[in-house]
Amino acid sequence: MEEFATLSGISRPTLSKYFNDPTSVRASTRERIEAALRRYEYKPNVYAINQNRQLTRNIGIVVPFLADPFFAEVARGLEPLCAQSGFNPILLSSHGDPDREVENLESLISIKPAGVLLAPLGRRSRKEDVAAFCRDIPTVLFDCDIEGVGDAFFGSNNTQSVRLIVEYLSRTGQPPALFEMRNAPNPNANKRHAAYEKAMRDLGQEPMFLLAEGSGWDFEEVGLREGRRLIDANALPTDTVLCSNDRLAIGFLAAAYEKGMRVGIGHGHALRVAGHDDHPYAGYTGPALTTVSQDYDAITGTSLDRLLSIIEAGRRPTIRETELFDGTLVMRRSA
Amino acid sequence: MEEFATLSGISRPTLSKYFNDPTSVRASTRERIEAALRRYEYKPNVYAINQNRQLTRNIGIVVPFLADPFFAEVARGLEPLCAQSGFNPILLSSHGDPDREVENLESLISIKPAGVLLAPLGRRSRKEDVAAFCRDIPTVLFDCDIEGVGDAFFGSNNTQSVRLIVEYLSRTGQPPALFEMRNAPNPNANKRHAAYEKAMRDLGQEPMFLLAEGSGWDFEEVGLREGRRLIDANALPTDTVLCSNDRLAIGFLAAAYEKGMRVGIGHGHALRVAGHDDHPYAGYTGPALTTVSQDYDAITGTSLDRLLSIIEAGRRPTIRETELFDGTLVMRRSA
DNA sequence: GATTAAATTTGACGCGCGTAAAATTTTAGA
DNA sequence: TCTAAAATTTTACGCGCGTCAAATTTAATC
Repeated sequence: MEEFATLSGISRPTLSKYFNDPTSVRASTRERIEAALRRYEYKPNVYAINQNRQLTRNIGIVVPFLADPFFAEVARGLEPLCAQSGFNPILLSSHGDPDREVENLESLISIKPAGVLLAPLGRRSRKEDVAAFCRDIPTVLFDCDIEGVGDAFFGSNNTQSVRLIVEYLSRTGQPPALFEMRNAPNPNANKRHAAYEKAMRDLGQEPMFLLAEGSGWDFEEVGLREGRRLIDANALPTDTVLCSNDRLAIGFLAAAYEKGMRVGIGHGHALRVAGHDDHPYAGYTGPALTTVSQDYDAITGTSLDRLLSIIEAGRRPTIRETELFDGTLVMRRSA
Repeated sequence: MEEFATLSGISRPTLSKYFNDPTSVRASTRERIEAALRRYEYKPNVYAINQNRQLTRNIGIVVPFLADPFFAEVARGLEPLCAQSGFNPILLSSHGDPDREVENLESLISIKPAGVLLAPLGRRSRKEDVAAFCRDIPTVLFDCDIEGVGDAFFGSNNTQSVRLIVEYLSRTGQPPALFEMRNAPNPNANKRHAAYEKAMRDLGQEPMFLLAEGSGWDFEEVGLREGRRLIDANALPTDTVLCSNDRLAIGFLAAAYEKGMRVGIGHGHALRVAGHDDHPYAGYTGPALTTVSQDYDAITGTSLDRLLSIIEAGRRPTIRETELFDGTLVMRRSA
């Protein structure tokens, strides 16, 4: 940098200022720097920069399960947004493992991120460790809340979205039974359970639960296996099944197909199946899956905006902001 | 670190050595350091460490499309392997964009990785830029080759795997037509095209190609749209369709379902559909997809081993190693 | 053209650690 | 117990940059 400074005829501290924030130097100087930059192709050393900066421009993005296309899409949306704001996104996946989640957070600590966007594992998260991290680093939770942890939370309004699909299903046919895991790893499952129960009772219906055994994040496998079991046992109390999430639904649809049960609406169909989330693959199932989409652009966008505002403010907020975004009905062929 | 050195009664250079490689210090000293570590919870500063090290312990993992569960699984497998070897994996996705791919490589340069595992976009890659990167940084390509670029390449034996499924399909029914994109973004598509053609001719059959229009990595969408078109136009020259990859097959199956064509083997089925890759969702389609699995554990494992050996050797290999791993037939219900 | 504020330069220190060379201690082998 | 080899300590320098204070230059205002 010293060398580049003499070559370009700019003083080193000014260069340093430029790299920290190009707009902080006079326009004419910036021009000169950028011209020199094109000639000599100098690049600042990331490690030396961050060693002395109190605040790096790294933003950690931690998702529970990257192999889930859903979170892959989330990450894909978040990365360019970070970059546009001049931050460097660092994507980490917990792969469904609470220990890995804590490891991810710890490895983030060592790179001193300006802030972190965290979609926690949820119910299985090591809450104490996560909370400790959030006390040290500005963190915005999204997708799944851990109460009181982090500076803000943005997620889906499960109450609204589940009610939406329950009412749709009830209006167009038999009321739905809820197909869910007995011990779901994701906490949204709890909220959806409660929302379903409430929505059904408000409609004057008795809730019906189809409990799937299994653990882990292999939802499709659980949906397939337990779907087979339920169909074989003739255990469906109604011809309409609402799956707690689309991945379970994908498995359940596979089971129904295998068992020769025609899924869909109208004559000649034995079963209606709906999901929740509008998974990237929901449009390619047989039949295409009716579901509720989450407003993920809003959730991720708001989460990042909030995090950036906290970072810019330079101090942690006193009140923990929370907002839930409504879902939208996506009517396809399965229900 | 100075402070921690005096507190623990160990000299700073020895500590430095320990953090560089715990086995490089005497066992008794290591014990003392680790005991002190538990008492004072000191953590070295990542940036200061890497500033002066000629060789960081970062390994870049660049995949073409993380939203594809296939590469998500690859990444999931690779990460712990890196960590076990004492390296720090840094996962980047090119999101199907050649410019993004080059950006990823450039951002890797700035963190001076010890080596990089690169699954290139392939045909659309900016080959010059990628090649320039590979000259600077030890790089092992996998999944998709760019000739002469990188220190090694490990991938699938498309010739073998396509022949395998073509022969299987031909033996059990009508010979397959190949459903592929006219301008596929992934170069394995070319190899599969050639392999299909050769396999068919060797069987004394005329190759049949079903060309799908479209660009980008939305394979399911392309498969669905073009599948609809082909079925509507009655353009299938045989009752057996081999899709160039599973994601196309997933879309094609959705189209077949929509059009009421029963897919599967045996009586009452109008169509057989097979794929290639054994995609994570291949077991959950309706019907479950018959396909060829790639030996990804071998590919990723070998790639990492080779990269680590290059890093350890401290110099680039003179000959470019290449190995192709055979695929395995996965017989499910669709063909 | 004078005044003032803003931007830049100069000079200097320090961040937390890697790393090298020489001196010292510990360990292993006979 | 002695000796050579290995490990550790001491001492010291430097990495590439952030950052500060004071001096200087530039630009904007009147």
